Amino acid sequence: MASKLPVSLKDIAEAAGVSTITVSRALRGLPLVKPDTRKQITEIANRLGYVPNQVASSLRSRKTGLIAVIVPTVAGSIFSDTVNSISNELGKAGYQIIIGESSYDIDQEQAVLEALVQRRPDGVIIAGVNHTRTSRELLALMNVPVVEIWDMTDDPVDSVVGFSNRGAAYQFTLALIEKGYRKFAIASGPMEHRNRAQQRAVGHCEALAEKGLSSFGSIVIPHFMGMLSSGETLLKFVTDTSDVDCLFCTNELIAIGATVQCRRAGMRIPDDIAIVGFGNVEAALIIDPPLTTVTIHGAEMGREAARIVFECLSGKRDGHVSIDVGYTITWRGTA
Amino acid sequence: MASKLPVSLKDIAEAAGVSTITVSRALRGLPLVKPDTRKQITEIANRLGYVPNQVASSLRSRKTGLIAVIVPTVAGSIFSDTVNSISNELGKAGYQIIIGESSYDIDQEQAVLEALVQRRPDGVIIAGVNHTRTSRELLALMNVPVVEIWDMTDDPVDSVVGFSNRGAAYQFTLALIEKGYRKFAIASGPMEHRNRAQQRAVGHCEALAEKGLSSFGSIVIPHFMGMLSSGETLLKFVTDTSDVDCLFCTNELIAIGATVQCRRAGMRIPDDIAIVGFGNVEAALIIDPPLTTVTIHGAEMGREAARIVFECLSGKRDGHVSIDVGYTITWRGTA
DNA sequence: AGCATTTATGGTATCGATGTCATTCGGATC
DNA sequence: GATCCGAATGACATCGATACCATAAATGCT
Repeated sequence: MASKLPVSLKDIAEAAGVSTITVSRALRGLPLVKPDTRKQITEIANRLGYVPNQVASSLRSRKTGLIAVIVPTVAGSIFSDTVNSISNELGKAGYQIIIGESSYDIDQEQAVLEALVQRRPDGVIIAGVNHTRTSRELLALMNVPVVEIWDMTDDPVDSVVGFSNRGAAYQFTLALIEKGYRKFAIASGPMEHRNRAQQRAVGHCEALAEKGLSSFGSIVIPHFMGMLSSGETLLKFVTDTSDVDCLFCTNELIAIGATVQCRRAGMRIPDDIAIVGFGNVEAALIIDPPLTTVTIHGAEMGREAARIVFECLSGKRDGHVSIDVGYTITWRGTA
Repeated sequence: MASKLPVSLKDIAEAAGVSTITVSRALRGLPLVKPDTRKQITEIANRLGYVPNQVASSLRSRKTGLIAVIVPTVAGSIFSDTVNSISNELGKAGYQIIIGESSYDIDQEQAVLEALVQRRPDGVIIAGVNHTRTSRELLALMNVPVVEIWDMTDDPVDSVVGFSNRGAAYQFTLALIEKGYRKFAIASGPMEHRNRAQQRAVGHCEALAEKGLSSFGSIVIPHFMGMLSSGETLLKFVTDTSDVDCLFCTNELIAIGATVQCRRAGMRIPDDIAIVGFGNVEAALIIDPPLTTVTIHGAEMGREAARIVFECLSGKRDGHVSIDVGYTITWRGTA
């Protein structure tokens, strides 16, 4: 309602018998303030319980100390490593993050972006490389560092820190074929033009095609479905789809759900059916058998993205960076 | 660096031939603007790509639209339901949250609070009821709604939405004794004065004492340890501590880790040893056997806290609310 | 001593919006 | 046509800090 705190720079200035600007300099630790003066000002500030008003500071200095982070969702563990590492990394430098959820939808993303931009963040980190035209224009207009993450592109808004979802799925599939699997089915989240699920599916299919194989089936799991209920759906799907020997899941959560439910239904994994995930979240380690998956370096992407934003803001760099952090195929028990 | 967007109210005002204040009113949807004028202004605003500057608005109106949320950690799934439901609930009303992590430490909490207060949030939601003196003073000074969550207290800063950690542990332990367990050991996160781990341990011990039982041992797991490594430590602990028939864990993550590692070591659960958790996160459902635990209504607490903040801000209510959302003992396979 | 620098401080405008109060306008009323 | 009233608009101050430029005091140097 009223976020008014009673003490402002002016009050301190009056109490100390100096001008507000001197107080401002003293408290910000700028040079050119006499040590005595600074000490006295600091003391008065503490005594009065002064808390700087960052809103006023932001308005005048055009620096909010805010970095906007947009991810599809913060629920579930998929993006939490990334968000945490961004937050930790930027926190060290005194930045605060404000998070927006795009809900896997570029129009929603645009709405969220527009809301966040009103707060004039000093930088933007955004998951994905596919945005509406308006979003791209807005990002460009803002004139702040922008880092797209979790994917690669030839045509970034500014900088990019990601990996090739398509390439990872392609290589992973080749490796699975190498291991002897032949009868693949694919389970995926909703696919839209050039989103990650779609790219992964494309990579998978390319590998199949290259080896002269064709898919034994596919199923789409909606976003809001929990691990166990997607697992149920997938159990039904694989028992109904005869002859599948490997279920290729384009995201980790549905792979975990499928593994748990198939095992609870008495299937032997990977003998009756192999299941592989994509992402590697912590939960993949606690199921039996632990999940074979593609490890996405979420924390690393967050860290690098944060570093780029920070370095651009401190003038050490100019943007337009592309970093491919790669991926790691992690063999565990399910394939 | 420069979050400057090129178009301000003034530009629109000039283009439309009206004053800035009229533009402001038009775009905010206030009454007393002629429909024609509004339409024209809206159109110009869109054409010029105007994005309101919330920083300036916040400064003048003393409303930032920001709610500070402080939790021990956002990593892991413990508090994510709560944070998500706060965010969703307040998002509907146009508020944005800024998150701070106290790292389970009240001095750190104070530091985080001081940082967040600089942004002049319109409200504060904070996990826990035990704060430093300075934190409490600051919260009071701010003159905004404050809701403490995840615990109960007789002496809230303002409002509270929680449950009795001690009572839950007490009742749960009684129920376990009723089920036939007698030889308890306790595994806990670090305990500090009146923190949640400590309250849960106290409740547990009270129940034991009341039934004339005494603990067979206790172990503390540091915060930063992952599920599987705490599980290893606990496996060693229970095999070294003879005769324990039920491991009472004061948090969910260590219970899951313990269950997974004990089972992988070939122990039968709950026959060789029962293990119970506290919290109920999604991962508790995917292990075998699924974890018996106390379900904490994290999303409900978040929703209620958000509702209180919102209602206070819209003048429908005056603060000083206490809500006990209770807890639910959830029997599954591990006890 | 005289002058150039550096150090320390202050005055004032400004960031971009909104609160407050004043003013204008159009039409209804008599 | 004069008066009144509410609808529509505007002028101005202000939120709390910082940028920018000016100035005073202290120091260095020849």
